Amino acid sequence: MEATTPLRNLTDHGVKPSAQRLAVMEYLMEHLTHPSADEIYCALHPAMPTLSKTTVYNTLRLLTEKGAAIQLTIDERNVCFDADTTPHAHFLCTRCGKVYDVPLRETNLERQACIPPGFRTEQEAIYYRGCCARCASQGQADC
Amino acid sequence: MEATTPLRNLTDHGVKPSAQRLAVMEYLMEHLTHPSADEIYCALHPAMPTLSKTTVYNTLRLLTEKGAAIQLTIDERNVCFDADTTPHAHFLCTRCGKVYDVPLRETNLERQACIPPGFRTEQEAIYYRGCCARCASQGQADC
DNA sequence: GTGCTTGCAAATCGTTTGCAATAGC
DNA sequence: GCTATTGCAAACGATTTGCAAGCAC
Repeated sequence: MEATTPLRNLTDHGVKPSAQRLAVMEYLMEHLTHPSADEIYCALHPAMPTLSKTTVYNTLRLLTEKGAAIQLTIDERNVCFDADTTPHAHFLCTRCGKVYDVPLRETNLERQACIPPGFRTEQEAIYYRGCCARCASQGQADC
Repeated sequence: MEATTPLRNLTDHGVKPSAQRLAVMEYLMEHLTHPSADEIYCALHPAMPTLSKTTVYNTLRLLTEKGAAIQLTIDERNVCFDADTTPHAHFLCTRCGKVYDVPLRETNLERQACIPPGFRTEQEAIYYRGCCARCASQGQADC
């Protein structure tokens, strides 16, 4: 299901490839850690010194619009991105800030809620917040 | 279930009342439209000219921490707030920007996903995005 | 060469912070 | 009087915008 390349992932979603777009997509596909635009920029910039943050933002918006990535608003501080567009939930650890993928029992999210007639759903998301296993085991006071 | 007063809603959640806190809580309880901090400030400021935006932010953070309100990160532009803390989902219309409440079929959200062992969930949210009935019926090109 | 893409710098805007003034017990 | 709360102004930081230069077909 994930046996595709950055290039194919772009073209299959109708995104014209460029060196910058390939780099962003490749980073997203290799780092399923839900990076923010800034993280992606900082990671790619050393190897691609002419890359600008604007281009990273432009590319991420384009990928989201074309369905090649999804944008997560789970962290109120900044939007982050995920190249895995299959249905799954996300868990934000409020101690370490990491976002974890969580499998769903039922992949038809719309069935969870009573969406009123006439409403057309285009995206859906399930977000959890709490303390992850690693942070909990390190037994902080507040954990 | 909603037959309480702003004052009681504060004290029941361990929040010491003040004129400003009461005003914010009252606004939230009377306007279940998921306002942002700025909307609340702009709405209250005319009648309470000394109210500062800082206090609105402080109060909203306090209410959220104490469980007297929930904060929604459905709109990536700004956080918004809801005094209805009972389990329900939210639908953001991407045309008009309105956030709608959506009842859930199953109120135990945690059962929807396979949270790994050791993870402790503190908050959960289901967000939908799309086009609401009103915007859809106004038949815009992109709708 | 026409149109899309990139990148820099500046602007924008939601939110937070530092700190002094104020209010409530 | 002591502590918590408020409010102003400034800082901050993520994201967007304007626009000129570059690239591709």
